[in-house]
Amino acid sequence: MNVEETLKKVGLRLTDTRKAVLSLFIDANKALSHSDLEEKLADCDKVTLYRTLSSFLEKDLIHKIVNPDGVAFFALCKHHEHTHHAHTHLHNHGHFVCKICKETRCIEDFEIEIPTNLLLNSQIDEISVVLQGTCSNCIKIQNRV
Amino acid sequence: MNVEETLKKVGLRLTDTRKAVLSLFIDANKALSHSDLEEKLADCDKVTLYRTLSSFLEKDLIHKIVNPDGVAFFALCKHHEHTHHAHTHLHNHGHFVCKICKETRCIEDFEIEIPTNLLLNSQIDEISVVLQGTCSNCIKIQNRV
DNA sequence: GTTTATGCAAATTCTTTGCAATACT
DNA sequence: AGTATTGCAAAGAATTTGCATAAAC
Repeated sequence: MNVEETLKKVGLRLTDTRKAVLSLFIDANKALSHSDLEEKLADCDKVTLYRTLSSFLEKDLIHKIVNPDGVAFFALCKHHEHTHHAHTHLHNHGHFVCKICKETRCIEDFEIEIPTNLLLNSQIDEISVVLQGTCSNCIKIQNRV
Repeated sequence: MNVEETLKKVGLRLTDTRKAVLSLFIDANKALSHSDLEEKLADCDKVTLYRTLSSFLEKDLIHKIVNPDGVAFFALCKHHEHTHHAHTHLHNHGHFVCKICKETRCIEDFEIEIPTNLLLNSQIDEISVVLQGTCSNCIKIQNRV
C-alpha cells in the first residue's frame, strides 16, 4: 500500500502531514487517537491533525471508533488495501479497547449481522461494536505484580 | 418501579434532583443525554446533573452509551425493574441512534454473543453495540418534504 | 496563478474540581 | 449532629473557527 498513490487516488493533495499520518496508520496496525498522533508528530500543529483526520474520514481512508470513555480512535479502512473500491461499506466489524493501556484494535473476524427483523421501519447506515476489557499484555503485567 | 424505593435500595439519599432525574428516565423509555436532562430540568445546576449521572452509573441504575458522534447518552438498566439483583451484568444489547433527531434507544431483543474464540487471552468486561441510521419517524418526515 | 492546506490565536463546548452553604438521615 | 449533596465559580480538556501565510497543483 503506497502512501502517495493512495492519497492521489482519493483526491487529496500530497502534503507532509498527510503522508506522515497515513504512514503512521499503516505501520501502527491498530487504531490511533488524535493525541497518539500529536505525540508521534510533535512538530505538527494539533489543528492540522484534526483537519487531516477529517479529510481522511471524508475520503473513507479511515473510520472512527469512539471508545466507552468517549475518546475517538481512528483506524485504516481495509478496503483500501485492495484494488476494488467499495463505496458504501459498513464498518460492522468489532473493536477491542483495553481499559488499561487504551490500545484499540479492529477485530476483522468479528462481524455483526444487522438485525433486519428488528427496526423494521428504520434505516441503518453504520454499526459500531466496541468490546472493552483487559488486553493479554496488560493481564500479563497484572499477574507479574 | 418506585423512584424513592429504588434510590434507597441502592443506597443513595433522596434528593429532589435524583428523584426528578430517575423519574425522567422511567418516563422517557429511551436514552437521555446530559443536555436532554439540562433542558428538562432547567432550574437544576448542570454540575449537579453530571454528579447525579455519575452516582446512578456507579450504582448501576443506568448505563452509558456513547454515540458515534462521541456524545454520551444514558439509559435505565432493566434489571432494576425486577426484584432479583444481577450485580455483574454486561450491557450486551444493541442501541439504535438516529443521526437526524439523535434519539437513542435500547434494543433489548438484540443481544451480542461475546466471541470467545477470538481474543483468547483477553478479558472482556463490557460490550457496546450502536447502530446508527435514520429512525422511522425521521424517514416519514423526509418523505413528506 | 489559482486553489487548497497550514499554523497560530481565539472561541466554543464538554466535563471536572474546590469549597462554602444547604439538605438529608 | 454528622455526613453527603448542591450550587457557583473557575479550571481543564477536546474540538472548531477565522484568517493571513505558505505550499501544492
